[in-house]
Amino acid sequence: MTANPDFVKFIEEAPGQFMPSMSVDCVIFSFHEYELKVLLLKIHFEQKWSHPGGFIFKHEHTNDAATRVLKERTGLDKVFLQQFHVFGEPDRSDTAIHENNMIRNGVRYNRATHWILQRFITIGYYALVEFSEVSPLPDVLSEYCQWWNINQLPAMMMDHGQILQKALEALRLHINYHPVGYNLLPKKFTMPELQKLYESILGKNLDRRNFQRKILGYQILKRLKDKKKGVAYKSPYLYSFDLRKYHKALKEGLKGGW
Amino acid sequence: MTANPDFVKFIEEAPGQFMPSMSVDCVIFSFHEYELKVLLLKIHFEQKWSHPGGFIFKHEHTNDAATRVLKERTGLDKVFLQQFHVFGEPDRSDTAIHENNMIRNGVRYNRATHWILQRFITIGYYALVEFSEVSPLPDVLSEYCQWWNINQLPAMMMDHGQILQKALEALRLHINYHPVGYNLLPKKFTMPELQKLYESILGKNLDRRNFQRKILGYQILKRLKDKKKGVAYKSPYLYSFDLRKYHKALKEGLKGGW
DNA sequence: ATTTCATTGCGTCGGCGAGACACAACTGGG
DNA sequence: CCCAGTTGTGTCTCGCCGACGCAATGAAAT
Repeated sequence: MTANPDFVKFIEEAPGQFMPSMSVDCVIFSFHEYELKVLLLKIHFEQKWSHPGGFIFKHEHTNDAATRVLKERTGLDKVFLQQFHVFGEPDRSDTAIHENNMIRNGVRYNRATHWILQRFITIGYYALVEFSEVSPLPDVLSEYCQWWNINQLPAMMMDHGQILQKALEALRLHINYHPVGYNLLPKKFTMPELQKLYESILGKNLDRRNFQRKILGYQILKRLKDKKKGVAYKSPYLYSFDLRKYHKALKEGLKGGW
Repeated sequence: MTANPDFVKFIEEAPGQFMPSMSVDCVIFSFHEYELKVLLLKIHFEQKWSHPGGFIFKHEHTNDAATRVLKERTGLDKVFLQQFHVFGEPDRSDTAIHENNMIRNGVRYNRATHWILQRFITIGYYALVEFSEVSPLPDVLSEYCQWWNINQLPAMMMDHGQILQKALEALRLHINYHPVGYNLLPKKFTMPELQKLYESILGKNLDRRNFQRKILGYQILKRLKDKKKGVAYKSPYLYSFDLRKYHKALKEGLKGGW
């Protein structure tokens, strides 16, 4: 077993660089092929998956820390990010993972006092990204980085399953107040795509015709030309968001529930 | 100037007891005489007011820390508490307050490393309490503890003004999903009281008759006998919540917006 | 006792949104 | 050229919501 110099450097510098006992975790959502996806990491030597996370520099805004994690993992700069919950259970941390890592890499540590072996309180953020613009990259600690369908998830580490559920709940509550559709869909999209996105987030089916009437009623969409590229049957119109009207409408909240 | 032994004891023990760089702040709401109130503290030697706050024991759940702060400040045990936002600006802390306190009390400290002079990230909670059940008590650091009308607030410390605004926004968004009315009103209340509560939270006036129709439509209230005690003009009915139906309805969310 | 009058309880009316559903138009494949 | 599955548009009904009318109440004024 050879030591990983990146990990060794990270673990030596971290205590001086980062806030103690605090982390951020990002639930990264995207939408592709009519399915809501979430980006998960698999750590070396661990079976379970986790949300990308990171630590907070000593003089860094927590939001900036989340933005930085996202940039490192997706390559994306200007992402929609929203803080949604703090996970503060005293026993949520799994220190064995880090201890094993340090042992494998020959790092010497004091079990009782080492920075990374403390209890961590984590701030949950969710991110909305456009699937096609992302090239997921694993980080120092991780082996794979992969999109998972929201309905077919693998076993997850620690409390990361709960974190995902909370993020989904928050997303549902925010859907009328934040530009969810705009950030998850490509610039141009069809009505069925937008509908499937809503259905995935809300976890229920909607009537196609009523959905269209309601969404168009908000006056936040611009209709473009037809799309024909290899679609079976009748080709649907393409739409894009009318950003000015969209953001104006979101300030008040889109009327009506789902 | 005499030293305050409680403060000295607190500041000596704190670094070993509490999580570093992390705190909780509680925005405590109540409702009295048709007005939404907030409980604020005035610290010794400071002009500005603040929300009651505290620190997190090393093995304590963040929610329990907030509950503890609340218990100490209001004497109340079972309070509705809701985490609503994390305030993570790197420069939000005002260390001068604590430094002055230490100097006044003759506590020796290292400015660069002392636990309380670090940057603190705070988790905001709001609490809903019944006005009549509370006997506010100041804490070790504070001089006064007082209810303030939400529309006539004093100057506040650090970012505590923003914290209050965020709490109010959260309260507005949660009003159809959490037992806001139940926790802020006495067991028995009148329809005008309930309406004024909603108006205070939402920041706008509602039509008396439509409000009554809508609320009664939820089927979450039980109508009791008349009240006569020294009310001018026609005495209104008294209501109480039908807890079973109330909680059932809240799970789905009360339908319709405000 | 009677009058006063702000407040409260209950009702009406019109409009609009939401759910359920019908039907015509389109387009690629056989 | 027809078929099949999908999309665009419209209809109908019901219930909710905002705006508002009106009678009943009961402490205070006379």
